[in-house]
Amino acid sequence: MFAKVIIDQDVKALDKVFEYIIPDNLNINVGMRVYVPFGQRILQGFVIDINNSCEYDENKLKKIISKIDDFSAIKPEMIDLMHYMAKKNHLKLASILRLFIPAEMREGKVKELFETIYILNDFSEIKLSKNAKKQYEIIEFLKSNNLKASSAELSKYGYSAIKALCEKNILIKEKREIKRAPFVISQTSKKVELNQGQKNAIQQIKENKTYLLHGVTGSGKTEVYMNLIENALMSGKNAIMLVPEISLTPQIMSNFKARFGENVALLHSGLSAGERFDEWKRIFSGQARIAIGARSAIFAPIENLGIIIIDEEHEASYISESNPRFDTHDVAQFRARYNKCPLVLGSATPSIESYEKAKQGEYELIELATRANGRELPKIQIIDMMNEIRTGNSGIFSNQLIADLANVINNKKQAMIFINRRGYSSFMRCRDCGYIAKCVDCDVSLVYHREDNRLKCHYCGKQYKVLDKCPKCGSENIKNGAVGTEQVVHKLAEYFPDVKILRMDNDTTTTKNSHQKILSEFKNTLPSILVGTQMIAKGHDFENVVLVGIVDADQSLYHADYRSTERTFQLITQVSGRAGRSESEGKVVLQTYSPHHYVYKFAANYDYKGFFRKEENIRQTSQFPPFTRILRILFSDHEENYVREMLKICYTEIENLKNKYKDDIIYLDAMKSPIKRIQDKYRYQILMRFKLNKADEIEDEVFNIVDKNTKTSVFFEVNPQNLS
DNA sequence: AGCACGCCGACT
DNA sequence: GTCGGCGTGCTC
Repeated sequence: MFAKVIIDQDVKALDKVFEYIIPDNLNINVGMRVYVPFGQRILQGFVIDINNSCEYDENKLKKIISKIDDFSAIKPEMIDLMHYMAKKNHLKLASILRLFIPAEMREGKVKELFETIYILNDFSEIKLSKNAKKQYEIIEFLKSNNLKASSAELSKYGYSAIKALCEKNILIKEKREIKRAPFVISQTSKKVELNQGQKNAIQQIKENKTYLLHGVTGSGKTEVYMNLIENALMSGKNAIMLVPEISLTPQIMSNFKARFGENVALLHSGLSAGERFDEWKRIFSGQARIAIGARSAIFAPIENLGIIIIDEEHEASYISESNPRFDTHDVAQFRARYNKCPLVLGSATPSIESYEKAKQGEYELIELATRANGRELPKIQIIDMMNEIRTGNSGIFSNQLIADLANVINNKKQAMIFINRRGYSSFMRCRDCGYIAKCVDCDVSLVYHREDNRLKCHYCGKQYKVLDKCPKCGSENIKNGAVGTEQVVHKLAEYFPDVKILRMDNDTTTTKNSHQKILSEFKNTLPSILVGTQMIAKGHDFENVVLVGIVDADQSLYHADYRSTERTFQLITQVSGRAGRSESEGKVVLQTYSPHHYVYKFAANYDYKGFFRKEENIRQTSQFPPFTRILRILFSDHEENYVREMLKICYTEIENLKNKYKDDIIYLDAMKSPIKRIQDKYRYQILMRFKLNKADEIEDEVFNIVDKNTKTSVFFEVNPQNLS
């Protein structure tokens, strides 16, 4: 017998099927991980097929050495899924298979937990050959870099040189662990009576179709999910529910634990490597029948699915923006089809893409139009900040917001202030010569963090000392600019010195525990104000919050991105949903410098359909998704010249496609990526936009062109979320 | 990725 | 000649 094996290496050159002989004494099945001889080495691989004949020259075949596990870690459905994803997203087979099993199963290759670093040893007595130019370069680099560097940083010098230095003991190879904080959940439970809308929805969702559940904030979608899952379990089937990482709050998790007990496996980023592996094993063995988690939980090894749910389906986090890049919706749809079960996409503000599909009849639309508690949605008041300036108020807060805040505080209630940014300000700029502090490696503006008085790169995390003098012109007039959470907290404290003001953003919540701590402190303090970013926009029910202030609604509007209006609408709706969750009536104060933009009118009236119609119309006339498809091809490498060369060759050939698809290719251009360098790799990209009817065809041609002309891998993104 | 192979310049 | 550095091609 012969096995088709995928070598477990995420390299383009090895991205193909290799064949091996299965020795008679080994009982090998499809989906098993095996050790195979590969060149001079022994590597891990996945058996993805078994046949009694082979395609490669039989005389050259080697034998499988042994199996790694005595079970098939990859189930048949997942092998089909692998082929589907490889074709759909043009991904390497091994990189897809790695998504399907916990990193712990691939010892030593746990990318999230370990990184290889090289340390420069004391080498005074060893002489290097004069022509070892590269090796000298490496040593120089290490000297200027605290005597150590990651393998990624050194890779540009070539493997041979690194290896030579290691052999001479000048370089020492070391594995460094990146620690994760564990996370404990507490359990609470509450019983809820369903309303008619919820009952209807549950009744309706039963076929092998995609349902778009459009329910206003607070309409009780979670209850619907729970009932659907319960029904699936009762008919002997299993379930997957996806939520955005950000709403994997202790509350939600403990609700599900309380309802379904040991049947639930929770997969979230707060788990330690070991905990994650344990949960995976519980799912794999069938002990846990419900997998709940963020994006990656869609790959949970659950068989016999009865329902798949994607909550907050419009969330950008469902589209993977690092490699391998894929859209969770596609994967979910594949698995639902394979298991012949319903797929439910839930949201208060569905993505334009999904709503359009519902409109076209591809999805079935179900609406929950009323809040479960029967209360009105909070009133949204739009404040024209230009007018504030005209009347002499040039501060961050409008007079209305301050007045409302004072009112809230007098009544011993709570308010949330939402801001669309993190840190104190976005950048440091010289007022005299215009110099902006940037990261040496990533070429992005550094962000000033007041707490530790440092400049940080948000891409690579590198920290820099604050500048007191402009490095370019020497001026001391170097300051930071725009508004951030810290600044808002600072200013608020001036207005309300006796009030507890809490801050929640990426910087104050580096561990899950801090997240929880801030929220419970907020909950237990009256009156209080919570200032935060996207993070406070969803998931939390605080009954005493009666006011929500949106300080800079425009921030997300002026992004060079076709989805920015949509995102602004979603953000406003979600943030507004935080106000007046129970007894008291809520209010939202929305500050904007462009009060006449249509997004505010629709958002203030909670008119999703009106917004959809307007936005749909704009997308259609301007030829943007969902009426066209955008393809981004990202080339990156340490060698800038090599990237440019690759890009040029590919671009010329892609340009020729225009002859064949004259009317179908709407846009095609090549450029530097907006962030020109990340982790010392230069990034160039080709952007193209084409019509839907020929999209798959054009995409295939582009894939072929790029494959043919490049040695290292290039990344493709469909309808990218952002172009950094 | 990481190994062998082979070309090339430098040095006893 | 011979040694080590470093680019290239191949791995069932």
